[in-house]
Amino acid sequence: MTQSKTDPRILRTRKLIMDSFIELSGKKEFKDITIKDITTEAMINRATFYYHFEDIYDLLEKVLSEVLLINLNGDSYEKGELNEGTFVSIFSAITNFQTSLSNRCHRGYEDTIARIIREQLEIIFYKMLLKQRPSENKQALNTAAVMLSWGLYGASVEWRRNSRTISPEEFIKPVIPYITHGMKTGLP
Amino acid sequence: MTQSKTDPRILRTRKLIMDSFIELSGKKEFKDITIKDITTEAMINRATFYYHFEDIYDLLEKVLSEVLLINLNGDSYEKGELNEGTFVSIFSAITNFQTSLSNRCHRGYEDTIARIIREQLEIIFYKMLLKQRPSENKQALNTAAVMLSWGLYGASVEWRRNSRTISPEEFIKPVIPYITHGMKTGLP
DNA sequence: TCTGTTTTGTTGTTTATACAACACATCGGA
DNA sequence: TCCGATGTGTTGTATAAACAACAAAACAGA
Repeated sequence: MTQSKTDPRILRTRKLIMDSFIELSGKKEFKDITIKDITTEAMINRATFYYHFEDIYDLLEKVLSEVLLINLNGDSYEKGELNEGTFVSIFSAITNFQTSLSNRCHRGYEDTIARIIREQLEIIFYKMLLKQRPSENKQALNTAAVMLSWGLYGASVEWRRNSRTISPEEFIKPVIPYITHGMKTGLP
Repeated sequence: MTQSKTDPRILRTRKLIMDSFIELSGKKEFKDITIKDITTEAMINRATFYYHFEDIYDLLEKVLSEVLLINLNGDSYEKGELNEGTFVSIFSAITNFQTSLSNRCHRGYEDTIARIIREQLEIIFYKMLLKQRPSENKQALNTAAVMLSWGLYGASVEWRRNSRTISPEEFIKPVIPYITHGMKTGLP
């Protein structure tokens, strides 16, 4: 798990698995996707799946993490810039991700997926906050990351509740000043 | 080499190598393509190349064989139908292949490539003739295949000599009746 | 010509993947 | 309820791929 990322075989296989999962997510609901489906689509052995991922939720985690990082502007992320573009990118990524998962009405799975999304959001926000303010109280940064992850996830729930009448970008942009510049001003 | 074709790892790796070679053929001349170029593009180890192919000419052979078989209509090939469509497909395939190799003026390589193309054509024609006439004298069928391969390759040389003023299909179609129905009639 | 550089093939060892077999869990229908 | 079928997760072994190191050939330039 340490230097394993450099072995081309590992990179290839993980990409095959992740891409197959994303592909299948567009075709059927999450609850109907089996490990066998994924490995068949990826043309790899089922045992190989378990070499890389604990289970399908572990895969979901890592796919989400990938999706979030890929959609983020590399520069902004490296610098920990929590600006408008960053929030828009992250919000778009999670709404797209949820839409492609097409998990509409399955409570049991939705809870797990929601938790995974919040966890990954929290990880990213914490890393970026840490880069932005390395000397700050870590406990405070962690709590801030937790609140951001719950808040942004909640916004995505609200966006879906509104039947996707406007784009994710339009939906999230107006509120970003409140996040970046505080509730008192709500202005950049 | 016997059942090796069924191992997914082998199929994957060979496809990666072949696709990379085809990709590189479009960018630079054959003589400038090194094994290292191919394996780098394919993201596989150089030693793995030699596990599958003897050298770059062996690869060329197998790529050409693939290209020819893929472009052939599966049905016609299975039945050994040497009809107009078959000849057009094969002729288009080899002209496209040569164009993508972009081997314009390098005599030494051109001879080797020409030999490989003729050999692969001969193999395909012999197989199809054998299916069409299983009871025929094998020596005669072999010689017929040799003549067809030389003839069709010669036609491709002539087509290039004419600076590709017409499409390969237009170029070869008028002469096909002479092949399929003989020189005496030249009519279907 | 000589010399340093690149490319070609090869070999031995380590690591990842394929595959088959297994126990167990889950689930839908008789 | 039971039962067959399907999915999950694990294990042992065979094989392919990665990697590093090597000698020899091909090559470019002084």
